[in-house]
Amino acid sequence: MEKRIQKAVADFLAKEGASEVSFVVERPAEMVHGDYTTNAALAAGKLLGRNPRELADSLATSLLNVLGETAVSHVTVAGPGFVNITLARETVSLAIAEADAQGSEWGKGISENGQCVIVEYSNPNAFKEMHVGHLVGTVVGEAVSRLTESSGTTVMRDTFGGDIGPNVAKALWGLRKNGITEPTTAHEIGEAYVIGSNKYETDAEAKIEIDELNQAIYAGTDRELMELWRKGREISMEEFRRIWKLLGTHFDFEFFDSDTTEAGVRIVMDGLNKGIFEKSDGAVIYNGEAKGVHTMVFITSHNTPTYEAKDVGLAFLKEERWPSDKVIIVTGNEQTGRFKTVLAALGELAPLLAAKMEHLATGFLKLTSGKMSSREGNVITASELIEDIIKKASEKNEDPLVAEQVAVGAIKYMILRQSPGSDIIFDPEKSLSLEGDSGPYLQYALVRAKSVLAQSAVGNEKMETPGEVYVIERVLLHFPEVVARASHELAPNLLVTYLIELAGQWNSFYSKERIVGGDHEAYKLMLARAFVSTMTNGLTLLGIPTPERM
RNA sequence: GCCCCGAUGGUGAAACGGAUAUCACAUCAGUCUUCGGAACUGACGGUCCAGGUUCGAUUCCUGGUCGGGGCACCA
Repeated sequence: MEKRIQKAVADFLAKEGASEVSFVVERPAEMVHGDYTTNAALAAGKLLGRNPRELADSLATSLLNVLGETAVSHVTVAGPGFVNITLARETVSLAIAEADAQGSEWGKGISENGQCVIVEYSNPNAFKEMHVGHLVGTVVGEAVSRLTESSGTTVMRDTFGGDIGPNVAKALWGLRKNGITEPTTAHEIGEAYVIGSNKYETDAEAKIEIDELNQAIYAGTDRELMELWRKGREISMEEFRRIWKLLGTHFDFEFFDSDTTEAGVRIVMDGLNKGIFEKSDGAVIYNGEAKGVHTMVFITSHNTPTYEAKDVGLAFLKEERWPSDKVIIVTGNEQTGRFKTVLAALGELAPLLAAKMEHLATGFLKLTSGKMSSREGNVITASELIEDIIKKASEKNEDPLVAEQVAVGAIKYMILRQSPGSDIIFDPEKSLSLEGDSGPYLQYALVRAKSVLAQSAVGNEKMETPGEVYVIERVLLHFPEVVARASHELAPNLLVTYLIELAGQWNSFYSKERIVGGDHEAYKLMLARAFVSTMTNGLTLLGIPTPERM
């Protein structure tokens, strides 16, 4: 319907000689204004130098004629020249019937281009435990991947794990110090990292040993060391994979630092010869001053690559593995500056590769009580948090599977409800809300609707359409537009905002209207099915589980 | 010091230059619990400051205040 209105407005503007005017057809802020509104008359009035109200009047008449009175109940002009369109009962009913009929397809975009996109996120540091901050990138990355897929794009997910470098050396040093030759848990490794990290700061001798260890890992010739490294990495990664699975994420490609160092060094050295990089104090740096980005070291004076060089190598590696049209990289926003430098350098090395890369920065997860630092070891690990919330959800859910679904839903909702770049304040004392503005609220509305459907007698009596249009219907029909926009803007929060409104309207409808055994029962049941499809699809796009019961 | 990002009711968010700034939480007051109360209804309360552009600014521009992040051998 939105598209039909778009076209009708565009046709009208073309006739008026203002075809290049940009305008929007959108949902009005307030429902009393109608189902759709457009600012076309305002925009065109400015360009043509005509009175916007007059233009709006003739646009309104034109729209009513073109769309037809069976489709549109009325078109009005308001304010400085908005044209508001209210859909006819029949059009609304058709949309609801469509939502019901399409089921799990409802809301999906049409595959028009067959694009291929790689989304990179979660980027775990092997040898460290996953802390709550990692949760943000993981959850956002998964939601963005799913939204992108819904628009008909093929998505490959990749994650770039840190398995080499000073932090790894610290963990290995700590393991050796503790006399551990065969680590068995990720926690054990996390503790070793904390020990190594502290000693690195306070103990000069330890610092030298750790630096040497770092070199040795790059060299890879010490068999005993490399064996410990391999085992440690595997144990760490097993833990990450366990949490990813819990969160409904999987990766098509798992890349590691160690896969990219060789290519990274080679490409940067090549760039050095071309004058893209320069030598400074024995290190290879990218001088970004002229481009307005930070100057950064790509290869250290000890000939080891930094993260920046590895990122360059990774860009090539990804292209080699799975050529794509676009690469979305989700990281914390503290990396924004670093990313700009890498992108500037890559822009000179390989302009086509750089052009298709897009950085999506996520906010921090901040604790209300003090800062977290994995160095000091006072982090809340992701698995601890999840366990806590599961415990809380278990108070109302005996089924452990459901408790897990509710807990994951609560955590994901907390993260996804806000725009990706902004920080998330997290109060570990109050923990997570399971009611009101929360994931479980959405899940609960869905469960109740399913429960209603389960109780309805499956009759095929003829459907009578009620004369009045329920508010829930008018919210429901906008779902595909919201999905399209959230997908296009990589903004899962827009979908979250929509779903919380939808759930509220459903609960309101539910409390006011009798469904099973009420008047217009068949129609209301269809509406309930449409709601179930919409909520199920919406939650699935966000990666929030949809329990059957709770 | 330089660079980037942000500032919307007590709290967390929405508003792609448009209407009386939207939603939720919290608080207060109700519903009443006969299709599941993790619910519903109502009240309260807000755009950091000063200019500018515009018919119209939370949105764009300039300056300021406050907060967060980054800035050569960490990731």
